[in-house]
Amino acid sequence: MTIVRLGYVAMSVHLENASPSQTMTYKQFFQLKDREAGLRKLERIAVSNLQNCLRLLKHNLANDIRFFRFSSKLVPLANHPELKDWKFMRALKEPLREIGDFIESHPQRIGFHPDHFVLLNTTNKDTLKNTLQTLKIHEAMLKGMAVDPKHRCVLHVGGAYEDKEKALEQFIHNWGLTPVSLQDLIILENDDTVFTMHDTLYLCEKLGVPMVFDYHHHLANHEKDWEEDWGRVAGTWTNSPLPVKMHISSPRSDKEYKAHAEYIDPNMFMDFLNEIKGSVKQIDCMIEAKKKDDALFRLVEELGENKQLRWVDKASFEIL
DNA sequence: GTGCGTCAAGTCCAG
DNA sequence: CTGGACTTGACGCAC
Repeated sequence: MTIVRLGYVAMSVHLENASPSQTMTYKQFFQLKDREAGLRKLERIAVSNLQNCLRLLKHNLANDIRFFRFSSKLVPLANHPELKDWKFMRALKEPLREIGDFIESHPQRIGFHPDHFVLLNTTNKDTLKNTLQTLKIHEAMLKGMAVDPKHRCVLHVGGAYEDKEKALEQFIHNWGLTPVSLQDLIILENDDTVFTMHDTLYLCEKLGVPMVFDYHHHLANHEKDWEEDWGRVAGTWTNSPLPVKMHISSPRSDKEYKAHAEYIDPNMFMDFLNEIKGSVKQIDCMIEAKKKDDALFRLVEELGENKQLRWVDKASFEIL
């Protein structure tokens, strides 16, 4: 028996004026005459982003959604080198606590996906430093919510740097330079251009890191089929407090195969589900589509009549 | 109100 | 070697 929960990314197209990613660019900040006033403005933006996250969590609850990825742009300029003296966590303590309280009373699996400038396999010292700094901020946010940080941040392996094998070994090297508390955050995802499921599995098994399987990326970038090694993917989760996680998206078109479509192709998703049926007790599927929660709702509608599924609630089902 | 240019990050490709 | 594309959502300015 396999239970599937559906989740979505960062923002809702149904809730109005609820962006969790409002921002101020460094250029805007830099041009302000009063730096202190600028910092207070950044804090107001960050607090508003967090308040909007809470609205999103309530929206999720109302729709039985218990799986959600926070925006990684919650705190604008949080890791900017010119703002090192900015103690933004002080202003965020209360809104983070409110989110934490809500999650505690209405459990949802939440996590982050720091953007692709976070590169753990870089050979550039500054880039690595920024990467670790960004991870540290994500850890602080999770701690501020009183959420166990373990396995809450999805990362890609990183750049190829002209030699994929070497780049994989560089990842392992840099892993040794990464504080254990930050290692604990990380789960790794196969990407659509360089590191395949098998490359990623190599690292995950070697380093004891859970792997997030991205089915769409796999279709775009693979040397081998995924089915016979699916058990290895599931195996990377055996020591995690969280269920197996994967990413679901559909190609925008044949021409723009790697780009995300607005909605999810239900047939492609069913193909996957039929293949993994019974292999794991529970799997959380992150819907990565342009239309965000609307794509989730549409998928639920389209799969609603499917005889192979038994619905547990509005956003989760059992594969029969 | 709509829409296009700008912003930010690191990589990678074209020239 | 350099400069622009890539990606994403937000935002500001022009019409």
